[in-house]
Amino acid sequence: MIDRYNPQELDRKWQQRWEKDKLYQVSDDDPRPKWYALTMYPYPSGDLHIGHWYALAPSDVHARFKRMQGYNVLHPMGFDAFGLPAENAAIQRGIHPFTWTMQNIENMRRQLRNIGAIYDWSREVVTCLPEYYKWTEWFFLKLYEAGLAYRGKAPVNWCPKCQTVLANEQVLSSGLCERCNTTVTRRDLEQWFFRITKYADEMMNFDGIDWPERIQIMQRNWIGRSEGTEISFALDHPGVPEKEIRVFTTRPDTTFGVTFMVFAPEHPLVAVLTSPDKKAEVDAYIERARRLSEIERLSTEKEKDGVFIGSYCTNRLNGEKVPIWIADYVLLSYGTGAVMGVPAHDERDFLFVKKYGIPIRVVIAPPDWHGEELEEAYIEEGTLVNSGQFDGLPSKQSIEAISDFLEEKNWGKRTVSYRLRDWLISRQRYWGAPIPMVYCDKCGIVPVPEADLPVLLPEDAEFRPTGESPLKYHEQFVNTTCPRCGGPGKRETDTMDTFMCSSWYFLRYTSPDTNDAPFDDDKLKFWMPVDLYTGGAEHAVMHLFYSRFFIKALRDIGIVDFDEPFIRLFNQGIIIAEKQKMSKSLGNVVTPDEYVTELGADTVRAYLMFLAPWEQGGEWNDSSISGISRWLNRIWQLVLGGYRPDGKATPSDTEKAERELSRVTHQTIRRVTQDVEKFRFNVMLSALMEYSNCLAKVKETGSVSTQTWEGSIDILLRLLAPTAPHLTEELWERTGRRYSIHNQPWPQWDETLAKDEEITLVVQVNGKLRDRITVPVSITEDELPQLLQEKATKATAYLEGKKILKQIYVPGRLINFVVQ
RNA sequence: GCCGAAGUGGCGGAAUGGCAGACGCGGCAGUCUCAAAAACUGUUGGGGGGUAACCUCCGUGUCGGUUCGAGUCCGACCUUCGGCACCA
Repeated sequence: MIDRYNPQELDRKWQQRWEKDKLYQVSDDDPRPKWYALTMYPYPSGDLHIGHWYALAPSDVHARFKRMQGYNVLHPMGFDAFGLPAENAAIQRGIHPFTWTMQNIENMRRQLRNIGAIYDWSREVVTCLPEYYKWTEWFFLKLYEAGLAYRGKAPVNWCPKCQTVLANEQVLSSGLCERCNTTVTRRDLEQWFFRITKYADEMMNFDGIDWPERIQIMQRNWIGRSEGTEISFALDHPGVPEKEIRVFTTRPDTTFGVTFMVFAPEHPLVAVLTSPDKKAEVDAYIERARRLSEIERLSTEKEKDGVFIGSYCTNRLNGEKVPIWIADYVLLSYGTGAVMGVPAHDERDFLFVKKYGIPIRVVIAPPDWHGEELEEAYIEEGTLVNSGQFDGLPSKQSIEAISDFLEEKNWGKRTVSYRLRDWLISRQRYWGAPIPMVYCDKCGIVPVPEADLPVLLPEDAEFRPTGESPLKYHEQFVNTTCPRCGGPGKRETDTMDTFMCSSWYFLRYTSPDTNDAPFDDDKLKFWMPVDLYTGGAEHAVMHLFYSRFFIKALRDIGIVDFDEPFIRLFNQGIIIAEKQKMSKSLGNVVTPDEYVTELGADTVRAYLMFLAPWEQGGEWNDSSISGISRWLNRIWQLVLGGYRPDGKATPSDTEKAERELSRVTHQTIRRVTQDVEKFRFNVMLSALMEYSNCLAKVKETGSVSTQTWEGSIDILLRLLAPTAPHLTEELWERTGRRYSIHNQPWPQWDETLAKDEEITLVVQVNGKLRDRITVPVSITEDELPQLLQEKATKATAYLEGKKILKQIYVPGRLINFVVQ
């Protein structure tokens, strides 16, 4: 009697053995081709939940598969350790962010080991350690030197009661502060930006990288490139030096239809252009706009409102006076922060003027239009009217004609506008990499010299429930000497966005112990770029976008010599529980620990892969995991239960059975290989289940020789090894095979042996299934009528007395008769 | 609201424009057992008909279209999910 499959014991046994043997330690000089398999490193929130497993286990399966295919695989792990939750813990529970973070990391390392992945822990990266963030600061200096970092004003969420900056996450959907329920407003602060917009055009291009189409679309939309014309409207206002207002439009053909001008409420000219009688109303409107989020402001659902500020500008094309309004649907951050209002030909402008009775002037005539009032904005093409010398031109041509005219007169310029804004990296917080800059009254803004890096976070900062960044009140930190003149200076107290840390962590994995540089050049050249990057699609436009920018900037600075960080990208879906996303507040977080203890890591790994397509994600369901557990137990029995061939079988029976088994085996190798390559883990496991079911039948009948049986078991174990590394290692050992199964080559299939001999041909009449016949694969269309007469009696009954108009034959699949 | 996805049995899901429901869960029936659990075997989309082998109609969110043929392609709509620049 064989002993039971005991996963707890096996998990421990093999994890210890692999670690002792350094089985998965990665070497930099290995003749085999390299494969850099990266998975997004986790934030150390404290507990590894099933969602982490869902991101990590299937990636590990793919990495193990590449390893068996003969690649030198780098599959590293680390922690994205700076961020808001650590600081919240400090404020709420009085625990230092460093302590909180490192304790969490300690715990998560232990939990991560339970996965049984091939992580080489000697390469671990932790972004909050000085040996890491020193280089985050260094990269900031490099970007600064390259002219890619600059200071500018940007609004932050501000709670007037807490006197603190809030993350969007900390603002409730009602617009109130999550801590004290005060209405959050927006406040402008001087902050650091990276010139990501400089790379906007290059980042539209995804040639040479294999990324999901939907992520490419999202990034292109995020960049939002649009070609148009910047048009100057004349401004003549006493005491205002600006003599023009520029607006960006993609529809210069509608310029004669301008009946108002709209500024973003935050526009700097609003203060000086507002007439005294409008001031109170305008100020109130600005105050209200400051309380709205951008999403609310841009919602087409929201009623368009605004305020006339009492001033005018002039449309140079027709010399008309145009009233200037402010409205919150215009954003300062896009274009010039001002737009021309053309109600007749823009939906938003149309809704706006309906409310305020501003005139609507049609300048693009819809087909069959005879001067009647429009029911809604006409945004299509048409013929120009009311447009002076451009009347009668088709709108498409007039875009060019009017742009040419404006350029000749110097009243405008063709230009490209982007929705993309520069990357704001300043955070008014403690727990992040310090921005290595000093402010000196004499020398201005001075970078900290490289030799003085890292600028360390002071350990004794105070975390008060209110107030701004603890760094701001830490005198020893703030007060310093100017690196240039040696006089008194003040340190920058903002820290960097954590997306900065995650924009280069994958470079550090290639040589994590390098002290005198962020990485070793040779090792970087050896491993980069990342061959496969996996992680959640929620990073589509932020982390994944910033990392691309970062690499392009480093390339231009001369630090790296490639254009893109990640060659292939794959996004897994998310795991939900009880129909909802897992979250602490909902109390539906599934922890893997108990399942791992009871059923083993292999079962949890396999179940996560089996429950849904990886790309899609799905619901964790307690009752379904038993199916996987049972299956792995059956594999245990199948392999260890012994095999006895049927002594009474004739040689020809055996030969036939072996040919059949060989075909299934090679078909299975093909299916499993192709499925893993495409991350179709759920169907891969179906294929393996079918194969083990098939082997169970073979075992029952004893229809093949012992040698063939053993050959099949060999294949089964290898195909299952990446998914169930512990179980297969044990079975491999128990059946007398050489350690380790994880150093075995991946099986290859033979197309000839995988080929079916017979197929089922479907017979349809008028597209409806009427019969199926079994035919040899070699069948030709000429042989069909004969075969149909003999075998497809059901279908031929439907053809009785009917005239066949057409027949469609799809070799290997079906024949369809179109009758009558 | 804008951008991006997804909707198939009781459930998770499978299906290069060509047999809808592979594989698994659950259910039902059986074997084993004093009994139960576990395990194993069989069966299982819905309606109608037949003693039975089986026959037949319906069926992939809704409505329309393309096609010899649509879960798959196109259009409109409905619902759910991800992102929207300070959660990472």
